[in-house]
Amino acid sequence: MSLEDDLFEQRAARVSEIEALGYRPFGKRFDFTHTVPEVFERFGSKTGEELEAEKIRVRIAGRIQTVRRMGKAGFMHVQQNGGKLQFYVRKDAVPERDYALFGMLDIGDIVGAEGYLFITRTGELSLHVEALEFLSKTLLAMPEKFHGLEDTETRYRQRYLDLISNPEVRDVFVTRAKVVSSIRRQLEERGFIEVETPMMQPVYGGAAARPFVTHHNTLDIDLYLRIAPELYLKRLIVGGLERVFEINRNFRNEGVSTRHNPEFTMVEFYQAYTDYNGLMDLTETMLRQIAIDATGGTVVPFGEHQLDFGSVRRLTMRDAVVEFWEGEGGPTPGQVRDSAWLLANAPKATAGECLAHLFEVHAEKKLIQPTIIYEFPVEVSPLANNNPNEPAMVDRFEIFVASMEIGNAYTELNNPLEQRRRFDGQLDMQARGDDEAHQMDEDYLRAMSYGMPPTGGEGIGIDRLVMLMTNRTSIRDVILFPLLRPEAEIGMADRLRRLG
RNA sequence: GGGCGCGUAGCUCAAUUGGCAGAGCAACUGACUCUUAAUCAGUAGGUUGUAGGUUCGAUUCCUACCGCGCUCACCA
Repeated sequence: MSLEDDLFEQRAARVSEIEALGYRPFGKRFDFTHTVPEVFERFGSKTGEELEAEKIRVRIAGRIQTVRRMGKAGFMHVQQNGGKLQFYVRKDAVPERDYALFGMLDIGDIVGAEGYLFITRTGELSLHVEALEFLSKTLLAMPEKFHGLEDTETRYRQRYLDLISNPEVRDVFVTRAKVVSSIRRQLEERGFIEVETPMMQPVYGGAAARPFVTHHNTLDIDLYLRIAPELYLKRLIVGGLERVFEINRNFRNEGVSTRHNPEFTMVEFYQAYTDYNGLMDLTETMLRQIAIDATGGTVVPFGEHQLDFGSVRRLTMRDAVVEFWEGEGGPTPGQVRDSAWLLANAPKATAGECLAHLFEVHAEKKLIQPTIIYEFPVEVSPLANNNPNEPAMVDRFEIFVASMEIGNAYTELNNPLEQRRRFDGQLDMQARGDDEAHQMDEDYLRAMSYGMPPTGGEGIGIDRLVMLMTNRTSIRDVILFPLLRPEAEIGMADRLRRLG
């Protein structure tokens, strides 16, 4: 028998022992008076004398992190809600039955206790337990207390263990929640309403990506998991919902990396009667506020850098290529406007694609501080409006931070005649073998033909933004359950079956 | 998909040119009424990712496969 099975059976046997003492081994309702962090907020600054005089009674529940037993007394640390509180249990202060229970507790068990707060000789605010309640049993051994759980595979597969074992992981996801709620609140304050549009779509669009395909049985149709909500949100703009946003998953059937997960979260928002300049201002304000809401300030550490969300630089894609050109033969501002020069200096079919390619190769990795890059070529922007002064360019910008693209925005194309031409252009690209080219969307053309107001629209990648706010270099560290290949057989059901 | 790396006890890690698989934590038994990575004494725990191969002998060398990580390509 392996050690793990041995341990498993020992603990299963302990379930009966706990039951024999008169406790329910899988617990019951426990009305606590404070969370552990609340205990420290409210009473953390009191002195030992004050606590002795006031005898503050509390009821606390949580998971046992460490136990130190010394014969007729002992300590344990109990973690709950991101904090940990020390419990002091002594034989002469609790019912006999509770002390017997204390003797058979395992690290990882969940308990509740009632008692009063005091400060130990070593100065730690603790709970002097007067009654102990058993709330749930762990049958499996917890990760080691000192190093925690380090194995990345186990951390991602069993995120619950990661969360129990590594407090900073909890902080990452708390920060993630702050980022999302900051975005939601800021948009709502400006009159945006949150909507939900189809994630299963008969025609996919709104981005250049390969989709996942699924099937609906009774309708007998293939559907695509959406690669972006864009086309539906703009239909809502046509319908008069003039400020809408959606925060949810997109699915792209592409490789995984430290910056890509097949499902990822975006916020997309659309505002009628503005344009990409309006969105630049809004983006700057929002990013700044997100940093404050998530981290407490506008300067955020990221690796060796200090990212300053207090100011956002703006420059055109052409200027970026000129400024950041690597190596010899850097172009002049005139050359990056010259189709012949572009076509001669990048391996793409059109001048616009060449410019975008040169930008990606030379400039992107150098954009560490928050930077808005604007004026994009029309060839890589099938849904954005042409610049009135230069039809080869569109009124579009992207936000880069720490070499990552985290946002994309433009003045929406609202001319159905031009949109038809763009779709046809995409079909041509498809015919030439580009499997990420945009599909024709007839209903979208129809919606636009009813008249869509001038509109600005933007999408921000939440996962990447959270990476920046939490100083994580892998997207898997900010997604609770990142996609992994299925695990080999676990055998848990069989093990439990053997116990009855 | 390509390249590089990793996989040893529940967890964190060792193991000498290829020569008896080990430690700490967790667990078990005992001692201990202010400890905090509690301490002290003792006990138990292994299909070295899987399958082959080389060898007297493989955790170690070789091949394939599985899983994970990093990276390049692609994308956001």
